[in-house]
Amino acid sequence: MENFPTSFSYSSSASSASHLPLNMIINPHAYSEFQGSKPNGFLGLMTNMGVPSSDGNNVPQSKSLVDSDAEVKSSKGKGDKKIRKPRHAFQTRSHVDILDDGYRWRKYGQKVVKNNKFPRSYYRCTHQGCNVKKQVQRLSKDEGIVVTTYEGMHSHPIQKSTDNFEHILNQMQVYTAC
DNA sequence: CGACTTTGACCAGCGC
DNA sequence: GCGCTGGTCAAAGTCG
Repeated sequence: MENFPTSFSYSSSASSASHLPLNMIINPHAYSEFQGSKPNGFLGLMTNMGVPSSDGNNVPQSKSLVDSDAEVKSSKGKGDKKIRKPRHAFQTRSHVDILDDGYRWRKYGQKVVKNNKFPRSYYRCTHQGCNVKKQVQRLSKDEGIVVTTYEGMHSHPIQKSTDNFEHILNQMQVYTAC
């Protein structure tokens, strides 16, 4: 994992979300640790997480900003080697690893990663035809911080009502628009 | 019984 | 070429 265009989502005012069970935190330092000291991972805010709006039945297609969705891992040789979907990582300070974001996830793997005493868990969206993945990892430096990395966009509405998390996501979209 | 988790094995990319 | 590491697969187990 070196230089994925992992945009870091970010909610600057936690005030109106104070009733939420999750505390969205902003911690660039911890994030850069997770990134492996890439300083510019903070530039791109979340742009296309494919989060259904609160009415829950249409997917906003925020396509414009990140058109770097077909990310080319130009490491060696030919250039057009590996196509990777954009990833969107964000941190939450939570005691539980799994955020109930309203989608149904199936765990398909778990790995011990280097420089981290906590394993990383791999989840896939169980909705048919939707191959969104996410990784969940707890920081070893601060075990209260859970880093969730989403890959891909959901092609379907949210599957169960989680007003809280939708609230958070809606806020994120507001910040993105700024 | 279906959906989900666990976990070891496998594979590919990358650095040396 | 080799070893390390991240990501995925799939069989077995668990749970409601």
